[in-house]
Amino acid sequence: MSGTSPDYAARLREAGLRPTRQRVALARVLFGAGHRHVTAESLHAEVKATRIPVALATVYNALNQFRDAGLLREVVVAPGRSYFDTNTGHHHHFFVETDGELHDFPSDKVTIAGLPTPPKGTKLSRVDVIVRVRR
Amino acid sequence: MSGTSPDYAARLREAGLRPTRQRVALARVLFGAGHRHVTAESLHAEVKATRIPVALATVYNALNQFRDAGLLREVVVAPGRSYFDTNTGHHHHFFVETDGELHDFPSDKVTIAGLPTPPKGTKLSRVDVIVRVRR
DNA sequence: GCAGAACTTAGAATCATTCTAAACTGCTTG
DNA sequence: CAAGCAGTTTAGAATGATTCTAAGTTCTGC
Repeated sequence: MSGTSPDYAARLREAGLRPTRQRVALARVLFGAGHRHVTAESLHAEVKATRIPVALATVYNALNQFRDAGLLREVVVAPGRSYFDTNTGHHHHFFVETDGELHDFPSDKVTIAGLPTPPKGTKLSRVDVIVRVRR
Repeated sequence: MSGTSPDYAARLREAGLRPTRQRVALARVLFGAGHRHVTAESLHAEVKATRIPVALATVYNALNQFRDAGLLREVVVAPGRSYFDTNTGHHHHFFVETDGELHDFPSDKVTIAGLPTPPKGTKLSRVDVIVRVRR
C-alpha cells in the first residue's frame, strides 16, 4: 500500500481548525480527489459510507468552518440550494437549471470589463458569474 | 384627485393572470414606484399596510407567478434569501454581504468576453453577475 | 494522565417556502 | 343578474434546509 497520502490533519491545523476524527474524514472526502461540488446532505452520505460516524449537524458546522477558513467556497445558485466548492481559485460556474448540476469553468479566458466602482464605504469581496443554462 | 394611474388589472391580464384584489394590490406596490427589490416577507408587510388583507402564502404564490410571467426576476444571493427584482431588463447586481442589501447596476458598460460555450444539449438561459462587497 | 477548552451529537427549534383542503370570487353564459 | 365553476385565497399544517441546545466526548498542553 501507500503512496504519498496528504496530511489532512496538518492542513486543518494550518487553517486554525482542530483536526478531529470527523473533520479529517470530511477533509479526506472533500480534498482527496480533484475539485468537487457538494451539499451538506451529499457530503454527509459520502462520509457515512466510509464508516466514520458523523452527525449531519457536524457536516454543516464543518462546511461553514472550512468556508470561513478559506478551504471552501460557497456557491448559491437557487433558493434553498447551496453548494460548497473545493475549488477556491478564480473560476466561474455553469448551472444547469433543469437538473441542478453545477460545473466550474476557468476564468482565464473570461474578461469582465466596465464594472462600476463599489458603493462608497464598501470594498470588493468577489465577483460571481453564473451562466445559467437549461436542457 | 387623479392623474394617470396605471391599469394594473390590464397589466395582469396581459400576463395571463386574473386580476384579483390581492394581485392588483401586490402589483400596485411592486410596480407603482421605480424599480424595487423585495422579499416575500417585506412585500407582505407593505401590502398589509395598505389595508388589503393578503396571506403570506398568497404573496409567495403571486411572486412565483409574476416571475414565471416575466414581470419579475428572481435573484438568489445568499442561502435562504431570495429577492425579487422588478427590473427585468439587462442589468447586474451589487450585493452588500454585511447587511444584505442588493443594488442594481446597468449592464450597458459591462462586457463579458470569453465565456465558454454551454455544455452540449443545453441552451443559455441567462448570465448573472453578482458583485459582492462588504463594509 | 488530567483538566479544561474545543468539538460532536441527537433532537428540538427555526426559517423560508410550499402544500392542503375548504371557503371565496371573478368571469362567462343564459 | 343568477348560477356555476374554474381559478384564487386562506389558515394552518407540512416540508426541507439549516441552526441551536444541552449534554456527553475528545483533543491538547502541561
